[in-house]
Amino acid sequence: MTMPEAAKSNHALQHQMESFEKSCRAADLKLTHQRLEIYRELAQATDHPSAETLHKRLHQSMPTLSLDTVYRTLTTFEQHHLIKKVETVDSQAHYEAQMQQHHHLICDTCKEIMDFQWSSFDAVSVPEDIRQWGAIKNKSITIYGTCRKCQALKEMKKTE
Amino acid sequence: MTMPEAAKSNHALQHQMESFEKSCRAADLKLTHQRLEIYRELAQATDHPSAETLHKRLHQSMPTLSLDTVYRTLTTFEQHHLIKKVETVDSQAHYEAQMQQHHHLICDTCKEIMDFQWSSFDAVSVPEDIRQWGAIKNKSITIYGTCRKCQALKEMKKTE
DNA sequence: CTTGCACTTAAGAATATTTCTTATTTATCT
DNA sequence: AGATAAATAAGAAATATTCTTAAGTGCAAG
Repeated sequence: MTMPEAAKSNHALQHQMESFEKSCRAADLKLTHQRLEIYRELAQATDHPSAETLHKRLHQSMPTLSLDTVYRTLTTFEQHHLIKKVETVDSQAHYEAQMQQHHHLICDTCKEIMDFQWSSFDAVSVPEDIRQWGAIKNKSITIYGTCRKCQALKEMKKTE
Repeated sequence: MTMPEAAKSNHALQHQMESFEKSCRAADLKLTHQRLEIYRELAQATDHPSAETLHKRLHQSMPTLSLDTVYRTLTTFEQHHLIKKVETVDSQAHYEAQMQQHHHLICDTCKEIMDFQWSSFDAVSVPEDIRQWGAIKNKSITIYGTCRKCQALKEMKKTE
C-alpha cells in the first residue's frame, strides 16, 4: 500500500508526459501546447482539481488560454481514457490523471480528496449475486470522514 | 444480502413516511404538502432521480410545484440527513431516500444506478495506515460495468 | 521547408443547472 | 380562530458547462 503521493518527481512526471504523448499520437490527437500544459498541470496536481481550478493555475503562464479550452480538452482526454472524472457530490466536475486502480478519501470538512491503495480489496471478487447484474469492469471505494487537519482545527475551536 | 429493491410495498412506504414525519417534527421542519410529496416520490423511486426528474414526476399531480422548491427541499432534507446526495460523474445531482448502509452499481451505457448490499465488506475495517488519515465515518463501493439489459442490446446490434 | 487541410483554439453567445429575492401563503402554536 | 415564523411560487440571478464561428496551428505530403 502506498501513501498519498507527494509532489511528483521530475523524472516520473517526464515519463508520464512521454507516455501521454504516445497515447495522443495513437489516438490521433494533435499535440498542441494547450493539451500538453493542461495534462501536465493535472498530472502534477494532487488535489483532483476542477476545470476552473486548472484554468486559474494555467492562466499565469498562458494568459490567453480560455476556460472553454480547458473544459473541451478535459472532455476529450476523458473520452480517450487518458484521464478520469472523479465521482463527487460537488457541483463542479473534478478530474485526475492517475489511471492506476486506486480509491478515494474525502474530508467532509475541507472537501479534500486523497488517493489510497487497498490491494487486498482489489483482489477479492464481488459476490455471485452481484455478478448476475452484468459485466463488471471496476469497483472502487470512497471513504468519508474528517481529515486530521480539520479534526485539529475543530479541537482548537472547542478550547477557545 | 438483498437484491435491488422492487417497487416498495404500500405498507413499507407508509412506515417510512411515518418515520419521516417524526424526523421532521424532531428537526422543526414544517410538514408541508410539498415536502411530503417530494419525500414520498423519492422514497418510491428506485432510480436515484435528479431534482428535475422529481419535479417532472410531481408536476402531474401538483402543477404549481416549482422546480426551485424541489431543489430547496432536497437540500433541506439532505442537511437534516433525511436523504442523501449520490456521488456521480453526472452534471445533475442525484438523490436517494435509502439511508441504510449500501453500495451502488452504475451501468456505463444506460447510466442506471442500482443499490446493493455487501455486509462482509461493511464488516471489515480499513487498513491501519489509512486510519491515520483521520476520523473515518463511512466507506462505500461503486461498481462500474454494463448491465444485462445493455449487454443484450449490444449483442443484438452485432448480429444485425 | 513550405503549403494545404483537417483539427484545434479563443471569444463570446448560448444553454444547463442551481440558487437567490421578494411577495404571498401556510403550518403550527397559542 | 389569530399571530407568527417558516415555506412557497415566480421570476431574476448566479454558477457551470457547451456551442458557434472565425482565426490559428500541427503535421503530412510534396
